[in-house]
Amino acid sequence: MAIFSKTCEYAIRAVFYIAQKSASGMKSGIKDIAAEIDSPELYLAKILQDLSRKGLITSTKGPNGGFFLTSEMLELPLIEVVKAVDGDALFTGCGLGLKQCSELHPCPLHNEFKAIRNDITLMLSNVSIGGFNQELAEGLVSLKKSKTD
Amino acid sequence: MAIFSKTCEYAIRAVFYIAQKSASGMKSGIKDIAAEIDSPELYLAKILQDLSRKGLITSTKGPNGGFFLTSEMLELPLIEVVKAVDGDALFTGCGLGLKQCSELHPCPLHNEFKAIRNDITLMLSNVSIGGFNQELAEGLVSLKKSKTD
DNA sequence: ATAATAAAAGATATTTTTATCTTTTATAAG
DNA sequence: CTTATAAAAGATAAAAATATCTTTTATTAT
Ligand code: FES
Ligand code: FES
Repeated sequence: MAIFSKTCEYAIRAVFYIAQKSASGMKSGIKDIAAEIDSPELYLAKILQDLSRKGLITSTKGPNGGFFLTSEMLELPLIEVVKAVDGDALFTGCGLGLKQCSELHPCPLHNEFKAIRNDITLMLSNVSIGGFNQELAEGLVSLKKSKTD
Repeated sequence: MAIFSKTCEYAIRAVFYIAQKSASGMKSGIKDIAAEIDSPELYLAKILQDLSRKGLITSTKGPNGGFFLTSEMLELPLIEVVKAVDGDALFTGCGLGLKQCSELHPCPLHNEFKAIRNDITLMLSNVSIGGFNQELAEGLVSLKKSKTD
């Protein structure tokens, strides 16, 4: 098990890609995005539709259309994307699956999980959707699933 | 998405339960365990069979039989259970789902994920399967999914 | 030996997640 | 206003995770 669902991994890689394009005023078509982040095109379309409905990304139809981010959206913390896709179990739920995480009736690992959840929450709150545009543009980091080396 | 699969949550709760019983020399029947940790009995049986094959727990058949842990098993770090059930994607995989986590071709969140993965690994390596027996015996912590309050 | 007990194993079923296919709607350009 | 483009929406399909059912094997006590 990975930390995020596959759906969420695609979503994050996609918004990072769209963000970088948006920074230079470009819109991204679903075909292009899917190819650049190595994701199934039609499935990614569904994911982006969902993010669009939730207001985390936006799009226009028709020629010269595509997905893009407003400058406000570029400033949103990445945790918004994760919450939109995977919900907030990762941030508030009990690590051992108890119905609710509770100080009164904690699981054995409650304190340990609390610390880790806190770290994850902080990290995802402190990086913004557009925060990696520079590194992406410079090719210092990658969004492609399959390695080329 | 939670941090562990449901299967893994059941596995951890079960080994904690068996551990506490084992500490006082008792074996635990699958029926008893399932009831005490609120898990589907027959599914949990499969999970425990798997842990048994992998040598993390042991059992005897027949009357007075059941699952139990040797003193060596009680000392094993909990991470062994997680690895046996969920694999090690959580500890070594790329958080954004790239084929492999790599320093040379990192994803944008590589450093951030590395720190968090490290925290999780450390935490699960530093708690032992039998490490909560006292707190469990005293009723300070709970393994029951559904709250009674 | 026989019967009762309890886990192991194998087969099947259900649910959720992931992925694809098809049709519709909105937009822009000619 | 017609055509091309591209996302939105709805329906379906495939795969994986979760859960259950049935039969078998090992052990213990009588
Ligand atoms: S009760 Fe389990 S993490 Fe809080
Ligand atoms: S490359 Fe993504 S976590 Fe290392």
